[in-house]
Amino acid sequence: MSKMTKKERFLATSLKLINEKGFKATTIRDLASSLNCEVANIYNYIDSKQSLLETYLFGISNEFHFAMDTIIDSKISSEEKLKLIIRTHIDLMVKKPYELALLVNEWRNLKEPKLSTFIAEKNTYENKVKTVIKEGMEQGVFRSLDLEIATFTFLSTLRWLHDKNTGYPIKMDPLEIEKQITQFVFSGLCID
Amino acid sequence: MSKMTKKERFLATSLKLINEKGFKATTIRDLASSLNCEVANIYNYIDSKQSLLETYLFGISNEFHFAMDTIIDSKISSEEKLKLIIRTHIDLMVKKPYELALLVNEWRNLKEPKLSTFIAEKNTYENKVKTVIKEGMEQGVFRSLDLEIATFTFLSTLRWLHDKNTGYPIKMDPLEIEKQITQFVFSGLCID
DNA sequence: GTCTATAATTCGATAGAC
DNA sequence: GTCTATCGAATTATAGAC
Repeated sequence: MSKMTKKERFLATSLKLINEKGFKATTIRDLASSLNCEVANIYNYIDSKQSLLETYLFGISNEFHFAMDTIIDSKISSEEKLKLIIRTHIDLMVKKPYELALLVNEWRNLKEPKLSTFIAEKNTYENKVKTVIKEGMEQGVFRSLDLEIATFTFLSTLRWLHDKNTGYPIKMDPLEIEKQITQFVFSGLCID
Repeated sequence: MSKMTKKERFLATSLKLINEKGFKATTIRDLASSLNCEVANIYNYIDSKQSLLETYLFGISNEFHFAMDTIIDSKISSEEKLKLIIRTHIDLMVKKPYELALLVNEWRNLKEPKLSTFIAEKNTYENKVKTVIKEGMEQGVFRSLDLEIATFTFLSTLRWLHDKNTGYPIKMDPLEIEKQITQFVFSGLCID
């Protein structure tokens, strides 16, 4: 924390507070209070409360897309691609738990036209996952489930992570989580 | 819609609007506007905006607990219990999609002491699911995964439903969703 | 039950001195 | 960059006439 610039310190503190209270419920006065400064000073770091949310959300969204594009372009099997997608989500949860929680919980508070842009990015991401699963089904590696349902169900298996692991230190061992979720997704709960 | 009392009509309209905009972002003026009435009239139906949220959330929470208790007490296998839990979630999604979405997205906006009560109910529910999975593991029916991770991952597989199916008519066939999710949860994605 | 009017508070954001 | 002070708008909620 010591080598942070003031702006970085502000961004980190705000991110945590917004996660605890929610974006709408967190006021500029709340931010100032938790930083022990005056309301007016907040505007040294940001243009508006809205732009703060945009910075967080598009930042973490870009990280997901960057990782996903690397996975999609690599010459590995569909099964390996899906494993890497799981790993990416867990990595990002470890490195940026608050941003990840914000990504899931607060994107609805974006305003147009940023909201439409975000939703488009979100859909693009889901479609990339869908493509991986579709490939796997066509190759006979994955079970032939309904593609939409399988994709959303798969993505959901990764969506509790931020909720139960927000904050430092991460409560569960990332490698163990990865192993367990991979097993759940690939083989299911039942033995037979 | 025609046989609704005015209060029922108000509750249904408000529920939909709160889901679209978010609880904090939905103002009493928004509610009045969508009902073509004045702000003051809203308070014929409710005591406060906060109590409105409480009514919705504890109502749907109770329905989940009621269904869950019936399942837990029944003399069926762990596998059948888990199947019924899946079915219950899908049933409630079909019957009360907006309440279900609210349950996931807006419970953070409760205030103390209601917030603590809600969180306790939420934890109790998760623990009931956990017990079912634990039973199945002990009986050798379910794979021996980490109990916490398995429970949260399982519950998450049911958590995209409200997101992709909010509103009427339900876009996907409930029986098909049930079949597909059950297969995903029990057998996983991979063929082998 | 419905309306007009308004109270009381809180919000995001800014002006201007230092 | 930091402060004091404040603006203008929006918010929940109520009073009181009809």
